[in-house]
Amino acid sequence: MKKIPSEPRQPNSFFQSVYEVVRLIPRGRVTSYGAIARFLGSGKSARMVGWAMNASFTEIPHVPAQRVVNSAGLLSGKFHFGPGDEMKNLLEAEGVVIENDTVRDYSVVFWDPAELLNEI
DNA sequence: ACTTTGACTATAA
DNA sequence: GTTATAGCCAAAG
Repeated sequence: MKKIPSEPRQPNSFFQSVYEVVRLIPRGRVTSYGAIARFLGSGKSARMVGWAMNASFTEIPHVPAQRVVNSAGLLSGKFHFGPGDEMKNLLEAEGVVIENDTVRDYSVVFWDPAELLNEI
């Protein structure tokens, strides 16, 4: 098997799995890094999810990274969206209310990837 | 191959 | 509510 030039990452990397899950987050809902990591089987690798998001900006299709917050509902990644409160702006555009950089009614708008099994 | 890093989380004080 | 600490693991340097 030859190595693939211009494509340093493996298609089935941990990152790719994270991207898929994040893209499944319904509009107007949010989830946490830990929930994603746990859904993927690595419950303790929540930090890796964040790291994956860091590389998600160059990914196609677009990954709605703004729908991923930390366990407290805090927009911990807002500084990675560029200047200003772009992350907050995107979330509010989807109907998510942000109060003091934190998702209001977090337990309500929270979406667990496990709900995918519920839709079936 | 080794060390450092990081958009985290759970627990304790 | 807060701050402090330890554990965690894959990718980057």
